[in-house]
Amino acid sequence: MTEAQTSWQAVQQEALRRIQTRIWKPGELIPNEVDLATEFGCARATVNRALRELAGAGILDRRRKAGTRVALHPVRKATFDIPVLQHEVEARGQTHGYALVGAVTARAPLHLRSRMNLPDDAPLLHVRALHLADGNPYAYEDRWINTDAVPDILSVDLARISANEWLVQNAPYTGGEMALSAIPADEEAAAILRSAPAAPLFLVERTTWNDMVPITTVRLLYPPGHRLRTAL
Amino acid sequence: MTEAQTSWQAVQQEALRRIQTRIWKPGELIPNEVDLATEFGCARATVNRALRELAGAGILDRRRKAGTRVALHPVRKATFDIPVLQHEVEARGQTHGYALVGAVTARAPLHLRSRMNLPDDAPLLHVRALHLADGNPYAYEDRWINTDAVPDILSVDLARISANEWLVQNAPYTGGEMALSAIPADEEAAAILRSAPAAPLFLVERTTWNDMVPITTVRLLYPPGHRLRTAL
DNA sequence: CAGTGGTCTAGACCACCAG
DNA sequence: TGGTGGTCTAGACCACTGC
Repeated sequence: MTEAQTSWQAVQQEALRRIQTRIWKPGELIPNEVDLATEFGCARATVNRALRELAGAGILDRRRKAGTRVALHPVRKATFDIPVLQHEVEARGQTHGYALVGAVTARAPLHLRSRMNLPDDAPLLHVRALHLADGNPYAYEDRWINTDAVPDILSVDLARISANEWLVQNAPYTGGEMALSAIPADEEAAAILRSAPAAPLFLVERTTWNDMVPITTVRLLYPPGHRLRTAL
Repeated sequence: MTEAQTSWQAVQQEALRRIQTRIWKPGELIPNEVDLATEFGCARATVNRALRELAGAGILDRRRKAGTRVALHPVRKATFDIPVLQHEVEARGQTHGYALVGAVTARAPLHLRSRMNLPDDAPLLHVRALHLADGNPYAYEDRWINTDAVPDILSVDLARISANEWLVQNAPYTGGEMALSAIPADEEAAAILRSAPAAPLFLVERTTWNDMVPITTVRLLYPPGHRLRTAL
């Protein structure tokens, strides 16, 4: 037996090859798991794992009884990491700097109450801070934190540790939403980020919940030129 | 036996609960698979599948012999779908429109040759098109296609089918990269997208390869107000 | 109803690597 | 070098769903 036992990666790669070379065409039914297991000389579970992952990636469309088809519209997905800003900067080989602009408790503005689904009188902590890379503005963080959900944040020295970093390590969340867009710099942002007024800023908005309890919502503003990259 | 057999989802959920409630703290070693299997009354494979997925999601850190730890810096990931523009528009409940602006063969500009790693004389098809949603500009597609890689594109009536759609269905790729940013509208883009000059546009750049052979690189420009959303 | 994928099990062997 | 996760197997039962 010079042959190693067939691995699920091998099955997956072969399946991908057949899809890419159009041996298995889009929309077409492929053999069932039992047949493939026979063909590859492995257990059905091995085939199952290989194909399950492809289905998860949107390459295949699997349904009981109906069988497995090559996806007609391979919904490709792009994945972006959401690192702590400090690590994001350091990963670029730059030195991270941080300056607290302000941290005050305040009642939530209306648009936040609706976005975060908060009662009228919910106490929020409003934190604004500037992150630097090699001394240059890297991102402006404008964040609202539900202090009912994470009361410990009130005893944190936000001049030393960014809310971003503290929350990541101390406030787990079960769900959230994120939106990316481009907006013109307003006066405040332009001044802080040292960009031209109305310059195009890259905006990341993120809101997170823990078990339906809103934790925080943040607007991260990046100066012109910032690019968010990923591999496909 | 009123008890159903333990599912991997149940194990995963319980593991998540222990992480979120800090029963298992960041950086801490959790019990090994055999012990957990015993505790949950299931097979080790079931525990393995539950934890393997959490490790893939960056929640856990697993190493042979060293055991499994709760990740210190849970690298959260955001995934965005990359649908065909037509479907993206229709998913918003709007009618998709399409207008070809131009399709010409041309030699690649220098910055493209380096980005796509092409020889000097590579023939490229340069396609520009406007996508509409309910008659309003939705996205401006500025694309270069390597006709050596997908010669069939030359016989496609790009006035009827967008390059975007045709490529998705006819040009599989094995890899690529993507970058998101905000840029000011230049004159051409402002005119086509009917936006103010220098207005902040949302830019999606995407380049794909098939087995190291560059397929296409595209710049998608979205008018002000466009938001790319996802759930976390 | 019957065929297909989804999952669980018990056992086994292996690859890796911290101690 | 022993403990841990990674994987494969053969078999089984189940859930879903097209026919």
